[in-house]
Amino acid sequence: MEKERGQFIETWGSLGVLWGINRSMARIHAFIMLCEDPVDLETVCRRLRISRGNASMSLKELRSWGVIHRVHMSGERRDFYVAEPDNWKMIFKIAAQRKEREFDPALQALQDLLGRADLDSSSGVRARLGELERTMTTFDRLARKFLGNEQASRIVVDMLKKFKV
Amino acid sequence: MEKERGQFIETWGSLGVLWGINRSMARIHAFIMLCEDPVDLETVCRRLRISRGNASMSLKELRSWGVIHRVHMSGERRDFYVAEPDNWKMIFKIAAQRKEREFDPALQALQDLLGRADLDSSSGVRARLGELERTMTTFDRLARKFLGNEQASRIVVDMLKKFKV
DNA sequence: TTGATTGTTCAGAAAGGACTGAATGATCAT
DNA sequence: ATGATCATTCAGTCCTTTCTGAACAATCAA
Repeated sequence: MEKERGQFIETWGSLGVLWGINRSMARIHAFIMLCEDPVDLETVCRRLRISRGNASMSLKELRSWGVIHRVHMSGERRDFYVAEPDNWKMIFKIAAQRKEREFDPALQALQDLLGRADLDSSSGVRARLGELERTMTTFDRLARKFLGNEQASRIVVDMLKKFKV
Repeated sequence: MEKERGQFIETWGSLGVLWGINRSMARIHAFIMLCEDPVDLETVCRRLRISRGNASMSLKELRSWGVIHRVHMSGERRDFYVAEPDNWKMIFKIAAQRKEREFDPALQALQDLLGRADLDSSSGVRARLGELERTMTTFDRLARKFLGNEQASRIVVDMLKKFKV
């Protein structure tokens, strides 16, 4: 493994912890990003020195984030994987996933709480929570507008123009 | 502690884990959000049943995120805390902090790596990393444009209009 | 100075997540 | 059907993070 490839993989792995994904997932993602050709599970295990179990789970998870894709090679029984080639799509997919996993449950929980009939509706607490719910709902609509868009890179170009970044 | 207050605190606490902040911090944040008057460390410990050490650290951390503020009450030696009252400001502050803690180090590491003279510059790896660096830099500029703005709620209103959300 | 009050730090205990490797499942060729 | 190949699952182990509580620091009143 050449030097820069290894350095990038370990760096990305350490950063993955900050990103809320674990080290293995981040290292595998980095490795696949840098491969010209599709890679199989066995290769991931051997090159990154991780167990088959871990690699299998991590690949599944990376796929659910939409940052890698499974491809079939003709004449091969094994599964092969490639990274999402469009960087903008990748960033948007990560953002969309994180919103879905982190923000949406919070909004949902808040709405459930406010929807209950059994709560003391005279309380100032309820007013404060209602206010928070409204703000979060608006944020949600705004986020959907951007993240739901398939043409990730085009929308960015639009924004760059509109806001003169 | 009335029912809805308690439920909200525990819900927010569980969600905090998803958000990458820990349960104590999230519970304390929820508690302070729902208090009409400034609260002191002792009250936090007693009402939420957590240790002084934990409360002290968590309050410090919440303050560094900018989602609570320290206030001084006349004639009181103790420190008191209030939540950021503007929900939009709160959301923007969280987003800005997370970008700073999670995205910026990744971009920095990538730039450091590419800046090193000792790397094999003929490699396709370098080209792929360069491409990624350009995309992330653009994203960075775009994010700064929004998150750096003090008038969080106004910018949201602008966007709602422009994008007809 | 002494004691009272309040805030911070940190070593160790407790809790929570990640990783391994063996067992199991699935699919294919013969 | 059998063996070969590859993927997945999960119980147990290992490692990291969080939390506690006691020690320490800082500040004030008397």
